[in-house]
Order: sequence, then C-alpha cells, then structure tokens
Amino acid sequence: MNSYTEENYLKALYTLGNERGEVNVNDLSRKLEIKMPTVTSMMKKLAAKKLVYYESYKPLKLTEKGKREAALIIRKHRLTEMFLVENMGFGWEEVHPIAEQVEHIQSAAFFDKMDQLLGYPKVDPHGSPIPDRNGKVIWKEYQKLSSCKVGETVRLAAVINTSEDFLRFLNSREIHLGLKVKIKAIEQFDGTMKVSYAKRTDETISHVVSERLLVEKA
Amino acid sequence: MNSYTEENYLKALYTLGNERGEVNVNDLSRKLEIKMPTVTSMMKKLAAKKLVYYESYKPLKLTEKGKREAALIIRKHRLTEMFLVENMGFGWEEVHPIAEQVEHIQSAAFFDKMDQLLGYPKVDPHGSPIPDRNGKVIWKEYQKLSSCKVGETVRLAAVINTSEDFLRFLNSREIHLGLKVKIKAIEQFDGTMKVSYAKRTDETISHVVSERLLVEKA
DNA sequence: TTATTTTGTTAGACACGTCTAACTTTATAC
DNA sequence: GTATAAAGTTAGACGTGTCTAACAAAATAA
Ligand SMILES: [Mn+2]
Ligand SMILES: [Mn+2]
Ligand SMILES: [Mn+2]
Ligand SMILES: [Mn+2]
Repeated sequence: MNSYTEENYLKALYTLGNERGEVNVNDLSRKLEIKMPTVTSMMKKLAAKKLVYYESYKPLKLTEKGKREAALIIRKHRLTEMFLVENMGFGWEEVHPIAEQVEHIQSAAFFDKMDQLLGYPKVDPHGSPIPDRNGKVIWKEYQKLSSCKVGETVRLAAVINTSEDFLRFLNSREIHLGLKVKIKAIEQFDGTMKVSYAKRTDETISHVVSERLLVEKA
Repeated sequence: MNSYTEENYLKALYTLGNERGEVNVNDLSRKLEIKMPTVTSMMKKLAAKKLVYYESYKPLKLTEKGKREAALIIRKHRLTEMFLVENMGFGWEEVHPIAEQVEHIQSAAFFDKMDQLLGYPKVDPHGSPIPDRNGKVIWKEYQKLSSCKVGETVRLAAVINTSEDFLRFLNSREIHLGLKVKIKAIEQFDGTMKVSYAKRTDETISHVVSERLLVEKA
C-alpha cells in the first residue's frame, strides 16, 4: 500500500503528465510545494516500488503500474467530488479541498457505494472524466469555447480551471455544466464574445474566460 | 492542529476514561496496539500541548481541553457512522472502520452538512450519543436487558459491544435499535431469556447477549 | 564558446512516530 | 517484609518525509 504522501506524488505526476507531456522535478516541486531535493528522494523511492521511471537529470515518467495507481486515486477524488455535489448539496467550487483528503480513504466499499448511489457517473462536477475501476480513462474530445465561431450553439461540457475564484465567477453569471450557449458575436481585437444562454440574452464573455471553458457542439 | 496520530490517542484516552475511570499507560498501549514507551513519549507530548495531565507512574487524565477535542473527534466519528448507515445504505456492522478514517478529515463544512442532512441526530447507529458542536455529551441512562424482569416490555436503545461479529449475530436474529422486546421468562440458572419481538414470538437470548444490550422501558 | 542561470543531486540535519533493550518503580504474592 | 511480577521510564535506534547548504549538470544568453 502507498502512503498518503506517496499517493499525492503519484496524483501530481499523473496530472502534470497529462497537462505538459514531460514532468520535471521542478514542476512537481512547485505543484506540491515541496523542495526539489525532497522530490528527488521520493522519486527514487517510487522508482524502487516500480511506480516511476527515474534517471538522473531526465524527465520523470510514471510506469504503467504508477499510472494505474494514480488513476485509481483520481477516481476516488472525482467520485467524492461528484458525491459531495450530487448527494450532499455542496457547490462545485467547494468540493476540491474535501476530496483532496477523502481520496486517501482506504475502503473499496465506501467508493463503490458512492459510485452506485451516483448511478455510475462518467464525469466529475467539473466535467473531468472519472477513471473506471481498472484505472482506465476515456477522454472525450472537447474544444475551447474560444475556438468556436459566430452563430454556433454549444453545450458547456467542462471547465479547464477549477479554482474557487473562477467557479464563483461562473456561479455569479449562472454558468454551469450542460448550459447551451449561443455565440452572437466575437470582437476581433480581444476575442470578447457576445453570447446568450438561458434567460441571459445579452452577456459578454472575455477571452480569458472562454479559454477556460470546454464545449461540444449542441 | 493535532495530527492524525494524536487524534487517535485522544480518542482512546477519552473512551477508556469513560469505560474504566482511570487510564493507565498499559491500557492505552493495548487499546492502540502501540508499545508502552511510545505511549509514554506521546503522553509527554500531549501534556506539553495541555491536552493531558501527565505525571510519572500516575494514571493518565485528559484536561478539559483534551476532553473537548476528543469529544469533537468522536462527534465526527459518530456523525460519519450515522451518515454511512442512513444516507448511504451501509449496515451498522460495516461502518466503524470507515469512520475510523473519515473522523480525521479536516472540514467543518463536511460534518456540518452530514449533521444537517441527518436532521441533527442525537445518537449514532449503535445508540451511542453524538457530542454536540462544543464537545458536550448527553448520556441517557439505559439499563442492560439482563437486568430486566419477566413481564417487562422494553425498547432496544443501544448496543454495548459493537464488534462486527456481534452485530452480524443481531442481524441474523433481526434485532435492531428501536425494537420492542417483551420478556416472557428468565432461566434462573444461566440467565437465558425467553422473549418475543416483532414477528418472532418464541426467541431465546443468552445472558452473554442480554448483557450487551441496553434498553429503556417501553 | 564561454559565462550565467536554471535545474537537479548529494550530504547532512531534524521532527514525528515507532521500536527494542535495559533499568526503575509500584503492586502482588508469599 | 522481602521476593517476584507487572507497569512504567529512559536510552538509543530506525524509517518516513521534510528541510538547507553545497555542489554538479544542463540549458540559455552573451
Ligand atoms: Mn478536484
Ligand atoms: Mn490528496
Ligand atoms: Mn465506531
Ligand atoms: Mn481514527
């Protein structure tokens, strides 16, 4: 069994790996807010457990075993977030710090029960896919709202940034997953979009925001 | 903030204190399955944090602060057990090991939400009282089923032993909290009771079992 | 291509929570 | 009331996860 600490390293390696392809000691160090020498020594430990390929001065890479174990922790994280939102009434902006702790609970029954009560959800409250029991993840191909054209109507499928501030901002505009958004106009200069959705027929979405929203064709 | 480990020591001190009055290093050592020298050094640490009164060779005692913090962990434990049973469909025999982990989650909102969803329960699934937000516990005075007389009808209010085996045994006899039990006869020799409850009109309860069931007059 | 900056490693330290071995104090038995 | 047993403490060690200081390698800039 991996320790609480090891689990957090595995998860960070996994998510950084998906975001940036290559993961360096420095990236991990910054993400976990842990100094580089500490990261190096943990990488050697995880390498000894066959969870990470480690060679001095080379980028870090999870082994297949490491990827699987990381994905299973992420599964627990995302199931928890979904449970907190759907079955406990939390807002999507509140759940991450709680899930960060709950993900380390050792009890298959606990998470199986969440999964069952939720009806075997495929995505978490932010639209990220929930890995299956074997650690397999099915990534749906979404596109950024910012890449859409005038006249298109799209459905909001996921958020890229899940910071509390950003999610609170979306709440204040009544923007949530599943929302149908029609693009009315795009300002060439700065990419600002004029859109309509729900009862809001004359809203503005800045490029900073549309870059962080993933959509699919409605 | 207290560590995960410190929390488990506090909780053990609290429950042993209620069961036996005085707590010795040896008791704690056996309860936590941690060797005595380790316990001694932790007691010094908790004493430095004003959570325990510690003097060499004297019985251990929680300070008021220590009692309060212990009770708040127990609150989280029991709310969790109740939530697992009432809102997630677990059996009362399954929840303890999960609650043992969940009780260490640091999130007031998480437990407040459980409390609210449960309708501010006063007791856990085993009939033990849930301490309030200030760590105050209201103990109801129940009596052992074994101390009841022939002809009495009592309501099952709590179980003393919460081992999985005992709870499974009760499940197999369809014995659960709230059950009304009528005492039809008591064998003087070994204390075996003849009782009726629900649709079971001719059941036998051994003294070993009736000693572990707490009831109130119906 | 050499100098500088950034990234990464090594060495050594430390807090935490655990252990065993050895010793001391207190309790129990005779 | 001494002898023995049980309980408790002290000393010293160890694994985990963290740090800082010093050094080395790789990347970038001049
Ligand atoms: Mn999250
Ligand atoms: Mn975590
Ligand atoms: Mn319990
Ligand atoms: Mn616990």
